[in-house]
Amino acid sequence: MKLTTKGRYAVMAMADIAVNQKLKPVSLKDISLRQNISLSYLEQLFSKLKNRKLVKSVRGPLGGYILEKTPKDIKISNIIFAVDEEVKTLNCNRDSKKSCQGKSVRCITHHLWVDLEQHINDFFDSTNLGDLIKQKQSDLN
Amino acid sequence: MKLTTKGRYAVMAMADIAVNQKLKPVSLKDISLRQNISLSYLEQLFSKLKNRKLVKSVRGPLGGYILEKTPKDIKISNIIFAVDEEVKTLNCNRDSKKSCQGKSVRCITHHLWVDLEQHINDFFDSTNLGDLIKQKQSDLN
DNA sequence: ATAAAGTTGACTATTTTACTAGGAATTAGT
DNA sequence: ACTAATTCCTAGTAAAATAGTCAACTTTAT
Repeated sequence: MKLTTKGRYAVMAMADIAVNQKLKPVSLKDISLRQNISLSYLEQLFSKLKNRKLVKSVRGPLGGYILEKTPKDIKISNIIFAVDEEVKTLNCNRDSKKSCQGKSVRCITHHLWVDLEQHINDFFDSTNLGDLIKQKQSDLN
Repeated sequence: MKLTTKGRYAVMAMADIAVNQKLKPVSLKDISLRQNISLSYLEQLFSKLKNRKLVKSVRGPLGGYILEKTPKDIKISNIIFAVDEEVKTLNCNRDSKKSCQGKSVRCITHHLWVDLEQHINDFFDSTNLGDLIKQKQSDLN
């Protein structure tokens, strides 16, 4: 699990759509202006979000993106995983191919990191987009 | 809070000392060989660990490092924070100097990330080096 | 037709990570 | 006093990741 601005941008953009989609799709240009994120960068992110079936695209003028599901059915973890690549599995034995036996110092710390990843995943699983925007539905910025 | 191999290496090295320090200090060379971490890289990490009063150094032949406190008094968070730099505070308003009001989409996601950092910190605060090595005190690798 | 939007792929600048190199200072053992 | 093992310190660097940019293309409402 990586935690970079990429994931933050994706969550911001999805929240922006959730707040702003009324009748029309929300264009990346609008998101770019409101959230101050590079348009081209957003395009890359939304290519992934679309692949993961989190948004649908509408081409042409008045086009843009709309959420595939209701905000409360989109977990934050879905968004993060869509744009940030897979969790790097830590090799306990970098040199050999043997699996982790849980004995060595290396494996002990490995286990610690796996535990942490689980915690982070649980955290992102426990919040959905609906919860997020409920905090302040009114302010449209 | 960054989560890289730097933090993992530091935890591994500290666990190695905790397991191997009997009478003599543990040399970085030995840690390097046992844990397969570059010696020079360890030197850099231990410079920081020493600054943060987590280890004491003994110079000269038969020298090395010893833990400043007992393993159970060294929290994992202490180690991580010693080698990984400060948490980058996320500016809600990248352009202006105004503080976060918690209203905008940006601030909403900001808040999410602050929450996450708190979770990670809690996790690392709740485990100490003693807990870690207790899992398998015998195996010295 | 035109213009607004998404689609795609290649390219790039910057930063971070993980590491290397080389030497100086310290000190135990001889 | 000498040697070797160690920590200490500074500088540099290769590879990877991040955060973009750029340009050409497709689709479609008007």
